[in-house]
Amino acid sequence: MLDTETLFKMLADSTRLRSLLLMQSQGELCVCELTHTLELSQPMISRHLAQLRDNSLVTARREGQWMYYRINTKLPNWIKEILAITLKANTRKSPYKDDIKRLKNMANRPETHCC
Amino acid sequence: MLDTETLFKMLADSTRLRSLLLMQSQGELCVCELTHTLELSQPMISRHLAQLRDNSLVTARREGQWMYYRINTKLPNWIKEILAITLKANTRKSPYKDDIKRLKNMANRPETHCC
DNA sequence: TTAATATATACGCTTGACCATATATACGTT
DNA sequence: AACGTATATATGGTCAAGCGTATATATTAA
Repeated sequence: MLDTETLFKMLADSTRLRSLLLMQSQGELCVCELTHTLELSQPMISRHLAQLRDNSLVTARREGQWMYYRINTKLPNWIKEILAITLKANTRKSPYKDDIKRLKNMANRPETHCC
Repeated sequence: MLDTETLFKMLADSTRLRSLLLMQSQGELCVCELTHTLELSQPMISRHLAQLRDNSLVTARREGQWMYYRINTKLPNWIKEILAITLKANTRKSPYKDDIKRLKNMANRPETHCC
């Protein structure tokens, strides 16, 4: 299971941190939403999500063609607190605030949680 | 000033994390105390402390031959909270609990804050 | 001044992390 | 089956970070 040093290693990369804070604020997201929002290549997003999943920071589920990732709900409380504090302290700062904005403005987001 | 990604990079190395948590729990410490307690070479400790200082996570003061390092009291509150939460969640775990024990058992600690 | 102790830094090496690109796999549609 | 879309992984290259060792600087004492 996730040790403390590894936790911080996961948070220490810009792609992973932006992805995590985006999931922390917006809930479940698919790879194409992250690729569009962070303006990075699809393999880059997938690779970092795989790392987050391997270290149990996020969980994934498939729905049709899409893979949805979310913050692991079974994380220890202190790690959840760190994510919450980090989000709160950064939502109004770049690049995180721009990420949220780009996601919300994204056209053709796969419809989830509905119908 | 310290950005979020850099903060986590600083926490993502075992030597720096152990040093920080030790300072978080025991207050100001000198290089030789950290060298003894973490059982690492003096240049290694100095190098990592320099990084922490360059990124304003710690401050240093000289007292005679000794350089004392402590967590920067001017850190933003959310970063202080993260350090506090991390310490609380890890004080009873290895290697952090062993570090605290070794420091407390250390012989000939330079006398500070007295006389 | 010389020596001893404490700390900082410079140098060269090695390893690991990240990246771009190409390719593989999975699913859905026709 | 063939094709398109979404996602994952493999390959090879580059670069930053960490390490050990040696050396430099600062302070104190003799």
